[in-house]
Amino acid sequence: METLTDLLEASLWTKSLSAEQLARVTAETTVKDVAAGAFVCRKGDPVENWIGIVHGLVKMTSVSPEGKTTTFLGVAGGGWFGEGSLLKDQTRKYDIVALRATRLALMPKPTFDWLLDTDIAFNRFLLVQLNERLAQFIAMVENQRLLEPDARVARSIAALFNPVLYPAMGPEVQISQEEIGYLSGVSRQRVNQALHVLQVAGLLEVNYGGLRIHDLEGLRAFGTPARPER
DNA sequence: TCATTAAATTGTT
DNA sequence: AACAATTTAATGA
Repeated sequence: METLTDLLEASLWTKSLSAEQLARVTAETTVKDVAAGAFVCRKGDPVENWIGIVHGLVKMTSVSPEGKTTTFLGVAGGGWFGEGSLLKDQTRKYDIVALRATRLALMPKPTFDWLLDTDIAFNRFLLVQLNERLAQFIAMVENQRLLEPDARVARSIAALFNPVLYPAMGPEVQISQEEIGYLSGVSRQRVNQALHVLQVAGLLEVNYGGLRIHDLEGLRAFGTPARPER
C-alpha cells in the first residue's frame, strides 16, 4: 500500500461510512513517513492522533530505568493503534519505534471522537479490535509460560499476521531475527534455531532480513499436540 | 556497470 | 557474549 486512500480502503471500519464521512476522514488525516529506527512517539507524549500503518512495521516497546528494552507487540501494515490512550485521554504509555521505513496515517483526536460519536459501526470495529488485542495479550502470557522456545517464536510471528488487526499484510515481513527475539522473548541465537526448525517443517521460508509465511495456521498451532479423535 | 567498502544481519560456538 | 561469514547498500570510478 502506498497512499492514505489505500489504507482506508483496506480498513474494515471505513466500509460503513458515507461518502461525506469518508471525505472528512480523508481530508483531516495526514500522512507521515518515518525512517527505520526512528521514534514514532515516546512514552509520556500527549496523545493527539489515532495512528494507522500504510506500510512498514512498528513496535511498541518499553525501556526500564536501567536501559533494558522489552517489545510488547509489532503493528503491521493495515493496522491502527493508540485508541486505548485516546479513549482514556492519557499520555502515551509506551514508546513506538519504526522497525523499517514506515508510512503512517495520523487521524487527529477530534476526528476520532467525531467518528466515535456518530458512527455505530466504528464503535463496533473498536470493540472487535480491542477484544482481538486482549486475546493476543492473554495468549502471549500463556505462550511465554507454557511453551518451549520454538513454539513461542512461531506464535509471535503468527501474531504479526493477524488478519483482524492487520488486514493488509502480505505473505512476507521484513524483520530481523534480533527483533523477532525481542517480540517473542527469546535470544537472537535461539530465534535463529527456531526459524530453521519452522522452515524445515514447511511453515515459513527464512530470507535475509525477513520471512515469508507458507502456513499461517501451522504456525499458530505449532507446539500444540493434535487432539486425538474420539 | 562494476569494484570497493561499510554496515547490517545471520550462523555458529 | 563473541566471532566469522554472508548479504545488502552506498560510493565512486
